[in-house]
Amino acid sequence: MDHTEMRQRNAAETLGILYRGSPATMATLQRESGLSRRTLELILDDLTTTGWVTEVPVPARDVRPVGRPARSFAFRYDAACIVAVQLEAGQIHATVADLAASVLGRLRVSLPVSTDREERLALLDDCIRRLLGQCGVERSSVVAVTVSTPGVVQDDGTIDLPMTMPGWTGFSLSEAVGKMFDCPVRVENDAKLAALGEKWSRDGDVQDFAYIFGDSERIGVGLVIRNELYRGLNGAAGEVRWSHEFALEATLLMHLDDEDAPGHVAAQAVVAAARTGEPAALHEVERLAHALAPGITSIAWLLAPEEIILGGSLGSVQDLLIPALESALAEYDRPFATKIRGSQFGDQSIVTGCLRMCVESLGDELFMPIAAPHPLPLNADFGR
Amino acid sequence: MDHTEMRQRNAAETLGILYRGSPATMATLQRESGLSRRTLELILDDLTTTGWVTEVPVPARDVRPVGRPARSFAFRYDAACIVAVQLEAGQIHATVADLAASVLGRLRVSLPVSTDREERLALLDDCIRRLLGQCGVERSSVVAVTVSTPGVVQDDGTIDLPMTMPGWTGFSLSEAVGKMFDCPVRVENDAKLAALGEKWSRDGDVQDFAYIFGDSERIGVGLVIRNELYRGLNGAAGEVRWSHEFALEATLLMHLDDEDAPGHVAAQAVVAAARTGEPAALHEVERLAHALAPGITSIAWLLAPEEIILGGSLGSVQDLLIPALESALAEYDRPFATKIRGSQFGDQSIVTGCLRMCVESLGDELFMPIAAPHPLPLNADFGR
DNA sequence: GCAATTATGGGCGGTAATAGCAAAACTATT
DNA sequence: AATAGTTTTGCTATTACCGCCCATAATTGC
Repeated sequence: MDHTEMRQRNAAETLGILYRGSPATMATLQRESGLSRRTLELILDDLTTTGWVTEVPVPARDVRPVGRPARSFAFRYDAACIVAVQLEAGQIHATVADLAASVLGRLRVSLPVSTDREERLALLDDCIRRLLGQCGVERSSVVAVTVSTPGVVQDDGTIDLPMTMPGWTGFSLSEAVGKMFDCPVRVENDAKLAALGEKWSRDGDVQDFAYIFGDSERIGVGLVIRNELYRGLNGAAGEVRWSHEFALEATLLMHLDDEDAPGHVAAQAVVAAARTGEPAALHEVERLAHALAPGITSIAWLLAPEEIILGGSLGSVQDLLIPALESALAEYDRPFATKIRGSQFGDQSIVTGCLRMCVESLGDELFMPIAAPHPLPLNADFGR
Repeated sequence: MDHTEMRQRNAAETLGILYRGSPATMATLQRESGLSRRTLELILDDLTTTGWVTEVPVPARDVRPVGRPARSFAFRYDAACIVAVQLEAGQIHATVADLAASVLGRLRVSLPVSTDREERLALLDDCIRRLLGQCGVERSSVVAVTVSTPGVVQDDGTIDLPMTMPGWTGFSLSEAVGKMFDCPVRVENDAKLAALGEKWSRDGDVQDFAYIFGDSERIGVGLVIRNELYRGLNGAAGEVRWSHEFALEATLLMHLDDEDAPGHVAAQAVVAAARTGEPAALHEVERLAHALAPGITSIAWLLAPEEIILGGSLGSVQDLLIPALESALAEYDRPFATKIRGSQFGDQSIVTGCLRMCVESLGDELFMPIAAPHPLPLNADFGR
């Protein structure tokens, strides 16, 4: 390591503090970074000229402290944009956000499940064009894109998908979408992204958890280990096969969030009935709980995560499912400490996860801002 | 980060290269560390005076290169000692090694399974005293100790053990052993340490694997994720309960390595017979394989590790078990890429793991050698 | 013994960190 | 309105350490 690298790291550290926190004065930054004031001064100079940071007017507080007012520095969340795309068999859901992941606009397009690959990609391209147009965002100011898809996303970017989505298997989605943008494009499995999304709200707090994502087609597990998404060999982690215990008749409730699924209406009716305490409907919930229990138990024993989080359709019925699960698990040898709870983001999990992945993937560049190998197309005047 | 810290890191990096590799010249170190020769020179000066490194005579090579011969520097593996202790219900197995984990001496003591805690600790103390005496190692030159034990080792150091070993549950083994030494003492579950031992031979190569450790009493799994041991919440990861599928009659072969276990002789006979191709004995192996298959399948699907490694008694019969497992797994939906193989260390896995943990736990101090917060009691003249 | 080659050791310059001090900007008091 | 008190700021000085360069030392091959 030489001086330049040291400076890089200190600048990255400082920028990271500003990114994660609110506008800060030199004194605050000094406390949090441990750097000397003079060093911070120079770093902030650099960050300001490169466009990552602006000096903001001193916030008017109720009680003004004595002494010369400190300057306040803020991360420029508006310096660039990120894009999240959630692909499902029957729809495309695109979201554009700023660097703080505050949503600037969304666009949802429905399409026939049988749509072939070329057509699907054309629709995606069109969808993004319209979305960016709507929000008045230049394509060049998009600095990261993440796409969620069902199926296993292999290390080489190709997709290994058991069923659905014509032409999807063995095809490099990241390459295809990569052509639409001049920035890094990442593709990841939807359950894994949903897990990543859940991490957003609990960063650093819960280090290890398993996110169980259920939708009408299958169960997928996203594992976060040591506060990082775990992909497994060739992205295959979490593709659990509970088919033995997981009889199809128990999956009724899984069709809850998929409007195109055949059992959708029935599932909604059952859930509504169960919430009024109707015994037959409650029994249906118990069947689902019993179908999930062996798998959840084995995850808990093997990994002993801090939490097991229910998401997707399972998350939509957490109020019913969790009590049922707790009693179902009692029949097994339930591991002591692992908590079971529902997702916080509901049907936004995946999009949140995509945005999160954008930010994380920027990470090194984002927080390695000066003289980065591929500097971001950051314009100091952008967004002013 | 300031200049001092930068120097620390560079020194640590250099020392790490020397630790992992063979004696190196300045030119080699320059290539591997990326530092300038001048900087290395100063760092090696420091490392030599602190006793971590010695200049060794230029090795006589077949073809002498022209030019002034380069000085050669080597890590002083003999600068200190580490101790590994493997505790089992019926024995204590202590090993003392140098910093390269080359064994200097071993001592194995048998004791009745019913021995109570105080007596057991007294025997351990005595065992270590004798071992160090045998090898002529001063207690003060021991810089790290790792103890393996059955049962879950919780984050606070206390042990949560379902059965065996009187007085073991809820008691802080690390504190008790800590009193015997003036250096950090770590305690860890035996299956986890065996996994760590396996990592020794394949460092950096295989990042993620599950180590399935079977002995006469139970099955434990040690998970290595991102090249690091994964402990789970309160150390509870890997305490799988395969009791449902894992009928007791299938565990015959598990008594293979435990001389005190009732089925030990019978198990050896069965294995010998199976190796001659005797059908009834082979059938016994197949029963074990079928008992293991569901659990292994679920690990493979959930984690998709690069390898699943069979250790303990399972490793002792790998020649028989792996073919049987492969065909048993074929009946399930066997995940593609995860390799299944036997342990390389046999009954030395746990001790190897303990030594490994010693070195890793030294890690930060070991490779942060100058002005470490708790400097190691390193004597530059020691071992000369 | 001499040229060629390679390693060593120390001086020099540059970068970036810390430390310290006087000036600036603001509040509170008289 | 002037002044005292407080806190931030701008700047210079000092220090640590990395990289570069060049003279010198040690060895081989002719």
